[in-house]
Amino acid sequence: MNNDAHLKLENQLCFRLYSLTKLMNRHYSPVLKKLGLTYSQYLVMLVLWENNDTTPAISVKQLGEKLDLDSGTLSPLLKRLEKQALLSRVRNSDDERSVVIKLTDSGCQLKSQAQNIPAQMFSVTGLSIDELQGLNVQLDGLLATMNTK
Amino acid sequence: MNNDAHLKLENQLCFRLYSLTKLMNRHYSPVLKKLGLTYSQYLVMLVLWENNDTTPAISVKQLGEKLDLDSGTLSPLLKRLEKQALLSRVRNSDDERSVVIKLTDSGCQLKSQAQNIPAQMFSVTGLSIDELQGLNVQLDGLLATMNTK
DNA sequence: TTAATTTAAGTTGTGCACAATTTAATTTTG
DNA sequence: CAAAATTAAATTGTGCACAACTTAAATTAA
Repeated sequence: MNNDAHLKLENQLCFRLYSLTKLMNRHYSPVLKKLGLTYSQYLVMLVLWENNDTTPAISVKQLGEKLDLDSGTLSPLLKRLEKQALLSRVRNSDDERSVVIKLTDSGCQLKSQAQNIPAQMFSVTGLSIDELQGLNVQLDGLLATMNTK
Repeated sequence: MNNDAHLKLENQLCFRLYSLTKLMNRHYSPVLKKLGLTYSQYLVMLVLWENNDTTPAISVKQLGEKLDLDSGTLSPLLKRLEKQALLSRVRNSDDERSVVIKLTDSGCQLKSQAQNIPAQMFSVTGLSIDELQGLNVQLDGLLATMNTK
């Protein structure tokens, strides 16, 4: 491939990732709209649902580490979820710098409405279980490499 | 896997795509900043550079089809690139609904500064050529499937 | 050939994502 | 201990991405 070929859109992995992420979002949007959530808000709820049994309180900082997002993104997003009464935001009395996020009852209850979303989205991919897992492994490798460079 | 496992972040392909796209963007940003471009602006320039020899004029509509973006995204983006004198926006006299985008001389010249970006980004992935091509094929399949459902 | 429909851009408003900065609290260090 | 450094959130500003809508031009159909 010459230099010009590298600059062509069709040869670029990153454009595929970019397009696929947008497409993924378009499939999620109508489904999540029924729960009143955006995709990013859904990710926050996934973390909270996942930890609710063992660790029902999590700081904004910890949430940011799990989702790779900073307070500039999370602060307004969490305020919107608080306004929807899905979670509470309270300063940690042990360390007033930190804000503790907890699910409310209705935030907990929303989980049942989300149970079938992963299966629904999986069917949209048209992949087999093996193909999905193979892709997950490859993308994990890529994430690991790109996170350390 | 039970229902709860499906709702875990670590099991979700979409979260990997989402994280990887953000990570990709973070690697591009400092490189593209030297050219005064964002990633989306870079994509527009790629299309214009690619077509400049054969088709030096392209409509906003055609650009949107290539990049899968609508006028709501492209109109302001193209105005910013016009303000940077990288391209011109002129109404098509044959069809006044359409706006024709053309590279300016400095827009053409910027191409040389972008020549080494693909190789630079490829090295960040840590992939072999074969691995890259394999991944491209898989993502193309996924894009095709998800575009028709 | 006028009226109805379609099309192309642009505009407005919402919600990320992130850089850069600010504020306040905590920790470290001289 | 007090000053300096670090840390956690929040704020401000920019630029997407997209839904919903508007405007103006072109096409189609009555």
